[in-house]
Amino acid sequence: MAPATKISRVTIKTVAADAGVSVAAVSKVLRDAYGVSDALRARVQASMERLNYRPHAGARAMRGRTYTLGILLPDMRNPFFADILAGVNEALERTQYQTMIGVSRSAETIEMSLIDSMIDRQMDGLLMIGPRMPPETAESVSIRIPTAIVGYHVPELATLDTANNDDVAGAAQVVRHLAANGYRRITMVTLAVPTKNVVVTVQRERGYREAMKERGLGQHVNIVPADQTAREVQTVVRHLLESRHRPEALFCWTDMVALHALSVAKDLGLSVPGDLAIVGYDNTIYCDLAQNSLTSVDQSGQVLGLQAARLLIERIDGRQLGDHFVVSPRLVVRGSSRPRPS
Amino acid sequence: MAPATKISRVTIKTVAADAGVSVAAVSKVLRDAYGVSDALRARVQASMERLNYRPHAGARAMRGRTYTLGILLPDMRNPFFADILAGVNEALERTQYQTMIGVSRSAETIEMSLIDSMIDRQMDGLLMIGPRMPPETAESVSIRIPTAIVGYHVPELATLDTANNDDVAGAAQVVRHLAANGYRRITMVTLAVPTKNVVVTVQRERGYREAMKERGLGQHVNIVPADQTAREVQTVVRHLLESRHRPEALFCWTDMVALHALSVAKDLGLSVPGDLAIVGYDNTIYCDLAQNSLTSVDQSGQVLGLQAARLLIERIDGRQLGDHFVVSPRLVVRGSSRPRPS
DNA sequence: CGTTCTACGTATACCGTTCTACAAAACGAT
DNA sequence: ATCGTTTTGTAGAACGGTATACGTAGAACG
Repeated sequence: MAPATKISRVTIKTVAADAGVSVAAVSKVLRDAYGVSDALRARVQASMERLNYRPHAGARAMRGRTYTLGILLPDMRNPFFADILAGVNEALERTQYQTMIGVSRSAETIEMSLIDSMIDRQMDGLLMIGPRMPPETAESVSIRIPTAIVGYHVPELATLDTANNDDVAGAAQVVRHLAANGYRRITMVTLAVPTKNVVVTVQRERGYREAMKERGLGQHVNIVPADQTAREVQTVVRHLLESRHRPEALFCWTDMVALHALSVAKDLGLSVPGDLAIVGYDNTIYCDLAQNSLTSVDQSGQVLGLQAARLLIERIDGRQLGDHFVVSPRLVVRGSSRPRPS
Repeated sequence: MAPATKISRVTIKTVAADAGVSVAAVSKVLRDAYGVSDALRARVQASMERLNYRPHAGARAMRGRTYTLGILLPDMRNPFFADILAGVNEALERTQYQTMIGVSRSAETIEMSLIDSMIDRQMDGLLMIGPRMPPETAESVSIRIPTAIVGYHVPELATLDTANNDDVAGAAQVVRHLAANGYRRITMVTLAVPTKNVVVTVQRERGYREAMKERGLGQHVNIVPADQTAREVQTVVRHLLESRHRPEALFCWTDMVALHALSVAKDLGLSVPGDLAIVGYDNTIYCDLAQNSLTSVDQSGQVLGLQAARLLIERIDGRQLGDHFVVSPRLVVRGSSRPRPS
């Protein structure tokens, strides 16, 4: 066991004794519950200050709330998630809440075990980012614990809240932009997941497909799946770019894939956008670097994180109706999709 | 408050009743403490299985350990930290431990408040990555809670453990490599922190300085500090590259800075490595992308994370002596530092 | 002046574990 | 059979908060 701290902890009891009030009174001040006079509150707060009192989270967990929110991330490497987290932190800044992050490595089993462990730890709420689970599972989770999700399309569910960008519209903007710049054989690189309508990639695929038809490019629709791993992505893209009918443009479901695509193109001696246009999604910090100069769709991760956190706290405070926040995506044009040379 | 779950929880009591034993017996099985027969253990485990029992973390926190480790990260955007976390997860895979991640945004105040909040939550141990605090503070933290640190040089402290690469050697390798490839005016871009010997940047500065002297390039030693922000880094690098005596090579303390440097160089129409060599540190995934092709120092983040987690658990289990793991860095040469054209 | 409210405080059961102290049972050696 | 000794199991007091139920003093009212 850890080196025994024999210095007895400052508890609510110590504070009560110091302030000359009851334990219950101190607890009331802490939770700022009904029935405390300004005088009492002041006295108690002074004592807490003086003694440097800090509430014991475990003890709280026994009866009330823990003021801790669980955050579920699919992976650490995607810089987009950092934007979301920044928004979450912003929303939580003036509150008592703290966050606890778990990384699921995009595996549904890890996801579920993390959720269990968060529930064991009595998290007050759960904020999931792009989860892999089917909507039935998400719903059953949200019945056990207040839940908000970023990047998950379930507008019909009332037991949980979501914050999304309009992925269909975002993808459509990409296609229209590329079409306007003279590209016709536009291939989409997506994620290899079981086709569930709820995940963002499937929504983006829909937007891509619809916009391609709208622009009369229906015969060029081509959606290629690839796993998350660097190796797999590069293999798939390389295969595409070496094929007889090489695409004129690649629309990648997320920036990370687009960056790998840029790498493969460079390896093969293809110039971007001369021989190939590339567009990503998320508008992460890497897009703006000159060596990438990657056109991408900005979905305001920070706003999504902020809103999701706000919704989650509302939900914890008792809201029963589902709230589904949607932000409009915005195409940020950079060098990688400049007009096609005829 | 959250929607009241009226379904009463499966507790240790339920399990005890189901197995027909005492609460204490169940607790013993859980902690696998001394004095349980195989028969009893089997019976209790069967009951736990059947009832799908899960221990309540808050209740545990009241008396014993929480089986939760706090991890302190300076920021989410540096992909190097993902490697470290992967190592930590690997070490924890076969244990009961879970992790809770907090992001300090490289600010000492946030760092300290996160530490407090982890202690409030009765974390069994703390794993810090590249903390900003002075060693006295780190020591005082390690007296309050078992502590392991990655990327922090305090070999003299016995109250905490560390896992590091040899930053002096890593930086020296970079300088020797560049010198061998014909570069002489090698400038180092470092982090603007109060000069504390414990932080990795200062160690790398030392390695840089020593190797420069060793190669007879003492008069070219130039160490330029820059903040973490993208804007600041780009400004500093731009200023360097536009100066009269433009450096022939840049050694950046971390890959992120090197990537920004590549961007600025491209913006200014400088070719890498023709006009300028660039070397980073950490060998993150971005180095390998063809558009970056960035020479970098690999410090095996995964190994560091694994070792740190291992040391931390040993420490929690009672080890009193300090253990300081060191791995040798390895230079990974890529396009950005090819021999200088004469 | 008695009664009813309201505002403020307090006493205390309770949450789900851990762990110490102890009882009972089983064993071994005379 | 008797007496230690060891093994196995149990009872119950903590741990530090929360929240319910209740007491009490004034104020407001009739």
